[in-house]
Amino acid sequence: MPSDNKFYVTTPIYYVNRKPHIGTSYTTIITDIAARFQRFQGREALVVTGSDEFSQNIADLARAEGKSPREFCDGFVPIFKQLWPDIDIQGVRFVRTSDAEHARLVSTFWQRIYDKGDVYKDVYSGWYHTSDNRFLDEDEVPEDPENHPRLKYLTEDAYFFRLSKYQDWLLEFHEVNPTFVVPDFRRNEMLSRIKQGLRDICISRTSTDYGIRLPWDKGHVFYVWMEALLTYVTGSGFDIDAFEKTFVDGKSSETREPLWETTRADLATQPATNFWPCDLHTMAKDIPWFHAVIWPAMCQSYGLPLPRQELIHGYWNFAGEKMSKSLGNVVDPYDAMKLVGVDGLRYFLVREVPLGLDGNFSHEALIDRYNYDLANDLGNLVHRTVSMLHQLFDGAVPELLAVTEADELIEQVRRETVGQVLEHYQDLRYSEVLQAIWGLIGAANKYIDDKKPWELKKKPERHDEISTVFNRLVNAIRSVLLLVYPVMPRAANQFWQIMNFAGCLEDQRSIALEELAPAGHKVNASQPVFQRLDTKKILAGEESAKAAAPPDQAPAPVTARPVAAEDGAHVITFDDFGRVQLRVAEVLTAEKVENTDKLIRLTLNDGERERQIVAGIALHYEPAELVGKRIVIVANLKPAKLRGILSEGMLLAATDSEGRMGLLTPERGVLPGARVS
RNA sequence: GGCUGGGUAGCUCAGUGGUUAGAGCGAACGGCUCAUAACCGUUAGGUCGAGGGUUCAAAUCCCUCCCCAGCCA
Repeated sequence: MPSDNKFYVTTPIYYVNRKPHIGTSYTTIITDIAARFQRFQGREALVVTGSDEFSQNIADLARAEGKSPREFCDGFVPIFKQLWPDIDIQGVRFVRTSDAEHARLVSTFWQRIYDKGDVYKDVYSGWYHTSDNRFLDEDEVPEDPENHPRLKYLTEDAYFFRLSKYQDWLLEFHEVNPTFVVPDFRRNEMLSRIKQGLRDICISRTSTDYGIRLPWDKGHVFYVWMEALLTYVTGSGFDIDAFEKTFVDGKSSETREPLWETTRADLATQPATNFWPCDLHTMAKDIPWFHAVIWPAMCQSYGLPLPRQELIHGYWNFAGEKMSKSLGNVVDPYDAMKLVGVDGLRYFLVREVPLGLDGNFSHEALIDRYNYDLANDLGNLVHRTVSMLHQLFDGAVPELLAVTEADELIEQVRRETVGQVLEHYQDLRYSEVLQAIWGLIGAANKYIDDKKPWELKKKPERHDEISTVFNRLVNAIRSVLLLVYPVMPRAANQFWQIMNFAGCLEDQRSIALEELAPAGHKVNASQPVFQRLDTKKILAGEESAKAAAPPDQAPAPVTARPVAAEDGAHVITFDDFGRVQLRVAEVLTAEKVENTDKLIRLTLNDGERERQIVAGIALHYEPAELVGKRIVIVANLKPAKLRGILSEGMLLAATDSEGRMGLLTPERGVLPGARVS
């Protein structure tokens, strides 16, 4: 619970080496819902997100494109920034770890920890993974690390943070703040790891000069996590210089003891624009260790007021399988929005998954949710109500006249739903928020069916009774819209306008849940907000789109993509795999096929004979650079003619979602003809 | 290997000692017609992972085993 009229929530900072996917959208949507709910509660809410740019991976990718890392990231940052308005994220601030302001804050922060004695210099040695940019733990080292292409044994001077010193403090912190990590099972995992004992952690690198330099030793740069976490402070409006001035004998005069009791209100020298300490960090389940253990210890060591809560959510799978670039089944949020719109996407993501668990994305589930819950239940409720209001009451909300038991009941359901929903919002149980709201929607639909208001035309004597029904209905809908707004701001506002309620939902506060629409209030004409979709047509369309052959009929490359996953056919047996003969072949000659953009004719030594393959890779490779390469081919593919040229097999290449392609080659020397298995 | 959580209707899950074990989706049937072929209702469907124990009473507590997942070594 925020201690004042502000609320501050963060997403993790994202890796900007590829386009944002559905998981990125999910995390960010959750933060937006939290922020909108808090604004509804009368608070000023800030969402901070950003980009994590100091990784070796980024430096490597940038170099490959002949750019500086900052320039490389400049290519992706706008794509992320554009996504936020497209998925209706409001009031968001974007921090880049490469921003100068961030580096200054990092220096100030760590300098104090260093001066305090919580950082010491030692020697770090171990197997270093050059593309993951990290040292492996002992158990991760393979049997023959010296033969691994990306492992190097490094011994380097490094600085360490005394994390072990904070073990007892962390246990106490989590005990006194039992909801710091939600859901519970993630908290328990963290606790059990802390109890197993904490080792000091290495915070610096000398193996790269890409990063933020340690202020006391410019020969070292910070290990990314050690500075990345501080973006939460950089983006918060916190004035660290002002805060530094409040330190007396190593402790700020503005903080309380214990430190976690410090609130924004205590920070007297902070500007009015400051949002630190953070109310909620959101993240996926891969990074709670850094957030729930290392981060609080860093704050405690420095003397920075501690964040209040962390929400750990799960991953999104696709049709039961892990989403990954190599499977080619990563869902692009824009594809989902093409089908069901931004509100449909937001609704689906939030409704489908209970707090903290993994979700399963499929187009069928997405469309079903949209049709059943949004179009049928909610959309149709508003539409039929408004339609009858016009037919029976000239579009004006009638008065409460004859109040029966059923009329009392629907009002009681409305009140109870309001209470439950507010509580679920507070507990971050957004799936339950929606279930509760849909309970009210269902009750309203049933109420209509029970009361049969259309009979009024034939039975004028029921006028008073049916007046009451519509008064109740309008107010039930009003509450539904107020409650559902944080999840579906755009659609809720559209309904709000149809109902002709004053202003827009952005300006409503929770007190509005107690105010009822007055009799005589005129509603506007109805129009469908959620158009029903034809599930069969859409899914069939997808299949045919998938089945459509690549335009050029190029035999290669093979792009890994999910095999149609209807009936378990995506699992193959070892024997199935054995039917494909994969073999290493050496490229003898290569030349472009005339009058084509993509095709290259290759002659290969496959270990037995010379064979000819035509491959559609000319956009990615120059013929000259192919000669001498050892590549992988499918040796028993039925030969085919392309542009009149015989192609005896195909070569293997991988293509990622950004369209980059790489040929598969054996990672150490093997002779042409070698079988791949 | 250690720790934690879970195995409940065709699917996704809720249900921690007490009447005939629930919801949504899916299926069958029926009702209604205001409405976006929407809405409402009824029915079918479960040896609540297996076995044993405690209890007047167990999906729920205890023990053993099998399987799955998460975190860690």
